[in-house]
Amino acid sequence: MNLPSAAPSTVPRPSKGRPRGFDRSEALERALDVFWRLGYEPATIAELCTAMGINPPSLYAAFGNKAKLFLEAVDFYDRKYWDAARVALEEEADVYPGIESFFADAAAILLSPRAPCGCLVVLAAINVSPESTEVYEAVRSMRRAGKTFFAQRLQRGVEDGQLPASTDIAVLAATLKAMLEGMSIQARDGIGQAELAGVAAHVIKLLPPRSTQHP
Amino acid sequence: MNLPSAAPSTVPRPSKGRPRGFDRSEALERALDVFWRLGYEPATIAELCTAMGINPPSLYAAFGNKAKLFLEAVDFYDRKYWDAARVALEEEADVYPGIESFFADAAAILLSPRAPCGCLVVLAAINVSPESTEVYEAVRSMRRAGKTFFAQRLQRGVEDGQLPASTDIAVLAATLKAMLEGMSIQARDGIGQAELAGVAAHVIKLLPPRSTQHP
DNA sequence: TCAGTTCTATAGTGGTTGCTATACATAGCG
DNA sequence: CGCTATGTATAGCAACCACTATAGAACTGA
Repeated sequence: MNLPSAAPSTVPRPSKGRPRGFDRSEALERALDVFWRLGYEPATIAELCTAMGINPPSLYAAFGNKAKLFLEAVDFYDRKYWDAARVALEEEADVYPGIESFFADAAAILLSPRAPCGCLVVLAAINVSPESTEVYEAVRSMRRAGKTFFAQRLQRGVEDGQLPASTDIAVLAATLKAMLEGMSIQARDGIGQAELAGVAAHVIKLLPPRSTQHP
Repeated sequence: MNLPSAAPSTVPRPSKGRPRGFDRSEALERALDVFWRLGYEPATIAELCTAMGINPPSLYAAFGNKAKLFLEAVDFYDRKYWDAARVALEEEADVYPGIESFFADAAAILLSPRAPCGCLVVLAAINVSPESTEVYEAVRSMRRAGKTFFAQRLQRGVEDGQLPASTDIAVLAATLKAMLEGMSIQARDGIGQAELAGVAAHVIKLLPPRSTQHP
């Protein structure tokens, strides 16, 4: 749980002046919970401060502003909840069981009992006012990165001779990403764990039949 | 384009006092555009009024409040953009081509050039503040109705001997709905028309192999 | 013409938002 | 102890929100 700080500072304690009276990482996780539950704009500074156990000036001194706090929380969420599943998909040599277990993992992550469910990247900043465009763009680029991640893994599957060379990688990656994002909405809308796992199990059918060619 | 009014009033003109100075249906469509573009909460009364060409008192006299205006706009959207696709799926006797062309229709609807894309029911009120709970519940129940619609059509497919009797209808309906909702997010994020059509074409693979039994 | 009724426009209401000015507290360093 | 630097707490800023009170305008029916 000893994660590297996102701040560009080198050491944890330059130490001069009054030291900070709260744990920055812990406060960030509390903020994450609020954003997860409410979304970016509905989460107010007052509610964030209450959950973080601090006052507005401390929040602004430590995180800059609401948008930066949110982006840092999203980044933290993405790494904490999704890194393991991504690594597993990278390390699994066969793309078929790789995708299969990635979506099984996703079903479990999306119904994590910590929050009211669904992926923060997908749900927290879908409909925001025009003055929060930068936040919207940021989460959208994270979603695009997810699609690219699928595409790269599928490409490797083709190169390894598992997927047929005729596979339309861009479309298939978009299909998988759409499925993952739709599962977020199902999770938010209160689907049961067994049912979501069943949905995830359907995903493997979207892949083309295994290639009979060798690489 | 002569749609029945959602209001419980019987005739178009009870006529007494000063007549309304704007077309109610036209104003509703203008409001729909704003909600579609911005979402429920980011859309302000001022912006809605500008688009509708009226002032706040007229808006409140004609539609009640912001929440009622939104729900009426969503209802209008759902009927205008989705009724035809639903009817086609009902009337197609074979569930396989029925689902296939429903999703092809959906891909076209979701990239309708009218708005910045995606389904209003899915995207406009995903992350709202706690005081808009009734609006969130309303769109969520519309989403659930969409899932139920899929389930009923699949059930008929089983009864007609097209789908195998072993089909898990609840899970398959949830899978199709997740796909449809994920396509909304892809549309919002700027996917191309051909690519989204390709995604839609993948959906048919989610159905089990056609049953060989007769009804 | 003159009520009676309904819609419209101006101008605001109280409440909430993200954010901060000011004053004070707590640290290292001489 | 000062002196400087940084964090914290209170209180409040201007801007914006959904919504409405008031007054006047436009119609019907007599």
